[in-house]
Amino acid sequence: MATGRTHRPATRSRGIPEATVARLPLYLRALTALSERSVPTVSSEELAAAAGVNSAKLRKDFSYLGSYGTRGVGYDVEYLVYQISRELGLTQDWPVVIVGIGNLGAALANYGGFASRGFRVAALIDADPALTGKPVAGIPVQHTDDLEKIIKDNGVSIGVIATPAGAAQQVCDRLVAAGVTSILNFAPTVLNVPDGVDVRKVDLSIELQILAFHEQRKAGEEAAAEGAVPAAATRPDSADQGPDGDVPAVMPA
Amino acid sequence: MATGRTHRPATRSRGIPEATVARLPLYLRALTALSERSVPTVSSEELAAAAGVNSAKLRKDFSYLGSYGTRGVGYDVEYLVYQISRELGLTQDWPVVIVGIGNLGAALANYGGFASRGFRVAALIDADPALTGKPVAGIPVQHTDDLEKIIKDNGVSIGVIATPAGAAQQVCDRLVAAGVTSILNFAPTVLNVPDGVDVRKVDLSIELQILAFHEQRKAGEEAAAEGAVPAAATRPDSADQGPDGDVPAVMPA
DNA sequence: CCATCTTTGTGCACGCGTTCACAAAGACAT
DNA sequence: ATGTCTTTGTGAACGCGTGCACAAAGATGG
Repeated sequence: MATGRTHRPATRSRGIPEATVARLPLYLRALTALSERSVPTVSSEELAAAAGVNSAKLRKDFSYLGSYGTRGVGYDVEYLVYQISRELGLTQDWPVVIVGIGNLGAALANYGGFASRGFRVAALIDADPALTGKPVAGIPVQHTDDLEKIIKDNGVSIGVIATPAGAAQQVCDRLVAAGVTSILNFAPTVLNVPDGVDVRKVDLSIELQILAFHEQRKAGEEAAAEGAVPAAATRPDSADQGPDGDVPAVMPA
Repeated sequence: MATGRTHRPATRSRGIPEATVARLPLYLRALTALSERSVPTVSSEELAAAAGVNSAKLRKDFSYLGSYGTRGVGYDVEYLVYQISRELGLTQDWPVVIVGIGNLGAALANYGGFASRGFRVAALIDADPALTGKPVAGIPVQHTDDLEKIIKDNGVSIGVIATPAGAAQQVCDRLVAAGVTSILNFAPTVLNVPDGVDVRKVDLSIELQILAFHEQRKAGEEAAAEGAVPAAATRPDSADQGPDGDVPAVMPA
């Protein structure tokens, strides 16, 4: 999961718990699918199944938004789509800039899921002069020098960082200084931001590592139950040495 | 955050809580950086700052792994890198297949963070015959028809799905049938998998929506404190209509 | 060898999130 | 109008995660 930074002390925004907010987009997607199939109403049970959650949790989540259901019938799909959209702030236009147009940045620029939810890619920004002016996803890439002007001219408050790790903090600082107050960070770094700025992190490598942990556990359980720890001196061959340098396996002290 | 599916009932894997497992990669990255700078030891306070977490939490996390610290001194960087790597299963080679070589799939194939952590892209798979044989990130794309054979020949247990939403479940089923037991899903769909298969989801659009929620709240707080809810009939113009169809704002019943 | 000082490891309390289970509410048929 | 049946909304209990605060442990200096 994209590890969201809980910089704020779990401040229940307006009675709506963070965990609920994180699930609203899930419900919205399921409801949108139902809406496209012209399904008029849906029960908590059905919708919960479609969203992959517990039905009691779904009902409690909705109860934070208000009493939008009808007992004995269920929820009106269209109405709920509107209510959740409004609650999430998707009924307004959110201009977004993407900084760092490498493979990932280009993928993000092309990602349809943004435009379909009220997000508009206002600009693509990259530090490489060779890219400047070249269109990606139909939008010409602009140079980092103009970052501040772009932010201000477009009234951008949400920035996406898809730069290499080394450049992320600097880009972040400039974004914040220019007025951006929400950042989606794809760079594998911890960003330092002042209070009032929200950062969410998506880290592809971390997700894989978590999977590897469970995978290893599954493999270990079915094979040897609780084998002794392998001698710490001889480290099992670790495929390819990454840029992390070699990882010696010596005991300390 | 990539919303991890808690399909298992919060099964504390082997005494190590899920929340801790999710943070281990963070610690590992911070430690790796220290290792590259040849820092021999680090205190919980320093490391916690580098990883962006509370120091007490970090110490408790490490306590689940064992007593690897030295009181009055701190933790031996190299040793801790090894212990966490081993715990996460990164000391072994994890062959991974990426299915769906669009913009995102190509970005993932090029992503350096995989190879550097014991993950090896064993194969790229796409349904488009035009792509078959073309190299992406130095690896020739193979056709979906050979999916089962590729999985088995390479002993792949981790699959990455970067297909359009419509194809995701089908691809998932085939991966699972072929022996994959861990899936990282980038498609915006809820995947149905049998017990014993782990799914983690990364959804770019969801992250942005969560940011939009907080952004809206911030904007609403500084402007009007608690303005009345806008008349539900007249919906504020919603930028561009996405592929979700028009979203009427009518009250039900 | 002893005193002091630093830093770990953890017992404890608190709060958030999840789930169960049920009463209240409304639809629908008779 | 009344009874039945479905489904919501929520009170309450429970478990996990977090953070405080402190005792135990070991390093270090005299």
